[in-house]
Amino acid sequence: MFAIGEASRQSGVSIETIRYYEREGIVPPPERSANGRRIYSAEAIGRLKFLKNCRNLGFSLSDAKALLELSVGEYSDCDAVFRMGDRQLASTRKKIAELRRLEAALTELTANCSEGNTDCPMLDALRGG
Amino acid sequence: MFAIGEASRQSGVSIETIRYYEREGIVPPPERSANGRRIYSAEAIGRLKFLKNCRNLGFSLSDAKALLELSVGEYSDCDAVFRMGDRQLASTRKKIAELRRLEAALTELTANCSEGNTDCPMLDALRGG
DNA sequence: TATGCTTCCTGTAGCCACTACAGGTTCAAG
DNA sequence: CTTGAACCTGTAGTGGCTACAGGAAGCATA
Repeated sequence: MFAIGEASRQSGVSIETIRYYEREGIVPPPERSANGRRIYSAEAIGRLKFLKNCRNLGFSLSDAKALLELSVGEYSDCDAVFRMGDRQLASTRKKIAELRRLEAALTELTANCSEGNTDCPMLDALRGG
Repeated sequence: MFAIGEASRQSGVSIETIRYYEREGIVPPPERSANGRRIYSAEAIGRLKFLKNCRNLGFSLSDAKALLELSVGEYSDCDAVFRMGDRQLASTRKKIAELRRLEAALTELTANCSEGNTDCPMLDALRGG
């Protein structure tokens, strides 16, 4: 059994965030020691790691919570997990496409800049539309 | 001179957001009609359009404000504008790189899923680390 | 025993950039 | 005169933390 600081170190989730997850009902409230401090089991730390892994993959907290529940559930519903992963993948690809659009636009706009122009082509573009 | 609804339509910035920009000091407070309603000049609408264009390129509001000030300034400081565009480009590329990492990871994780597995490989991966 | 450092506690406010009301006034059309 | 649209102010909510303030308790050293 571990104090919150140790749970944080082991899971990679910050202390404040662990307490936040508890407040939000993402993880169950842990036991408390006689003096009122939180104590975490290895299993509880495993849940924090799981959430961290989900967040690292870009899943929202509510998706991460859902995945955690699927993970803890009786039988592993691989299909449901796949669907969530697939949706996450689609949304990631959508974001990439959008960012590439921005990248292209910014590349073009900055290209003609910075040549000691009297007139700034980028500002001109921003004024347009 | 135009009412806020018309300013919104012309600029593409929502009414609530226009008021928000005013509250935050991003744009100067417009004149008011006798009955207390906001009235916008073509120039003021131009500023809103400018901000919209900046936001569409991914600039933060404070960057957008800075660009607007550079745009309104006496002489056009093309160098400063270029530096901001370049920083925005760099941060956009960083985000793309990160999202591509997520895309690759999600692709791999979902690949072995959804085959009626007893054990879910994606959940296994999420439990690891 | 006294001290100082670290860890922990609760509770609240802030970040970004909006968005969504609630509850009211004013205006324009029929 | 009524109806509905457009406007007003002010406040609260979103996501996912992060950063305090202000205090209690434990641990190591002197």
